[in-house]
Amino acid sequence: MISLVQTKRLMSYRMALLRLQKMGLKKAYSYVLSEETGVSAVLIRKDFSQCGIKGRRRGGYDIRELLDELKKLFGREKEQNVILVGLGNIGSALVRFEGYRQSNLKLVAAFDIDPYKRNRRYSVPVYSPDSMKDVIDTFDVSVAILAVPEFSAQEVCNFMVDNGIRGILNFAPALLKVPRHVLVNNINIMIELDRLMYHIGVRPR
Amino acid sequence: MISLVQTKRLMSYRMALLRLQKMGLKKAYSYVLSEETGVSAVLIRKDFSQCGIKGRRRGGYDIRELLDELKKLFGREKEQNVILVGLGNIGSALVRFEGYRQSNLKLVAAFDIDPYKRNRRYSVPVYSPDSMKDVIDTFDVSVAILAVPEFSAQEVCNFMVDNGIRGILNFAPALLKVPRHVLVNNINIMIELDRLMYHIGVRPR
DNA sequence: ATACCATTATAAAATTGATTTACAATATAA
DNA sequence: TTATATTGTAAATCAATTTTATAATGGTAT
Repeated sequence: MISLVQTKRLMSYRMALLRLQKMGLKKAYSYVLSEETGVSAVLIRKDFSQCGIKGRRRGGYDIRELLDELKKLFGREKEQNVILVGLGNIGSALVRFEGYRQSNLKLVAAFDIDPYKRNRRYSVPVYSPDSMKDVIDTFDVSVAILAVPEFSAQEVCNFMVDNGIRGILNFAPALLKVPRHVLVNNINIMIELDRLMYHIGVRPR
Repeated sequence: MISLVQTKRLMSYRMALLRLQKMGLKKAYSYVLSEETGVSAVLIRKDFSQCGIKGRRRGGYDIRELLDELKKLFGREKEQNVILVGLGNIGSALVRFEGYRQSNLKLVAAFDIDPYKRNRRYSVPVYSPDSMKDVIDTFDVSVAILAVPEFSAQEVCNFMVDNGIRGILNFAPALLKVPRHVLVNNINIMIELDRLMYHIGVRPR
């Protein structure tokens, strides 16, 4: 079983590998990946080993092979559908975002209570929250991006969970309460800035 | 000395306290905060204790007092200036974002190589990267938000670091290499979605 | 007042997960 | 064939979290 921390590391190995590959390299040694990612070489090998990924003693890891294995682990067979709730600042950036395809994800719909927002033309249809259940059922959606204001975050969250959402990428500045089977991943920009400021402020110059 | 994990927890306590306060409560018991944040009550008390924050035996913690202490810890005396580089999708959402003030931060300038972007009207001036040094010096900026495409991320990063930036909130899908004294905080939306999908997919329904 | 008890404060122990150290195995290059 | 760089893995160490335990204290009920 792979932990949350491990998936984070594995994804960063993947980024590094893609970069090395783009630079024309065919194979990667654990110590090179270590330099690229800041993770110790042993831990990298351990992570790979634990995922059943083999290298060659003295030969390093074959980049294409590695990327294939990581794809097997994290790639999805079928394209998975995702929805977005809230078309404010962040929400409208995310609805215009083009990168979902690359991860075999598809943003199939966005939702907002404001009818004016629903009139604007995006590459994705924008509905009233009333149709959320329909969309979730039709497109078999299990993950949602939440980008509504704080005051409505919990309410919208409950609604989504009731309608079958099991994973939430939460941009709302709110601590969501969810049942055990639902996973929330919080991205709070101000908190990240605050922490950054704190930690550099504290460090000696 | 407070670790990166601890600042994360402390900030989440803060969010919970603000919510409790908004609900009209005056005092908070560690077990209540535990329910709100998912962190164990002992760890919460330990965190507070380590930061010199006192509660009252049998009386719990005074919410206003706590928030004041947290403000002392993380709040900044003077408003700190921040810059934003890259006015793509995410960048233009962040330049319109209104929440900086609340953390005593001020977005003083944005930068983009595209002159067309510089003509658009935002509440913040948009410059060519050529003026970055000037701005950083004039406004004594030490933290930047990076929201440029992957291919230019490292280059822009180096430039910022050379001009005195010590903290980077990085939205570019790139692993940045920085000198020891620079702190990078990565926010990669696709990676977060991928992890979310992976972890809910793996769980038994 | 007094006794009771909920809560903080703190230490110690146990657990978990991450990191480092150490070294054997082995494929590659010379 | 030999030397060596690298993986693979076990063991040791370290750090963070959780659990357990217990003392201190102040609020509440009587």
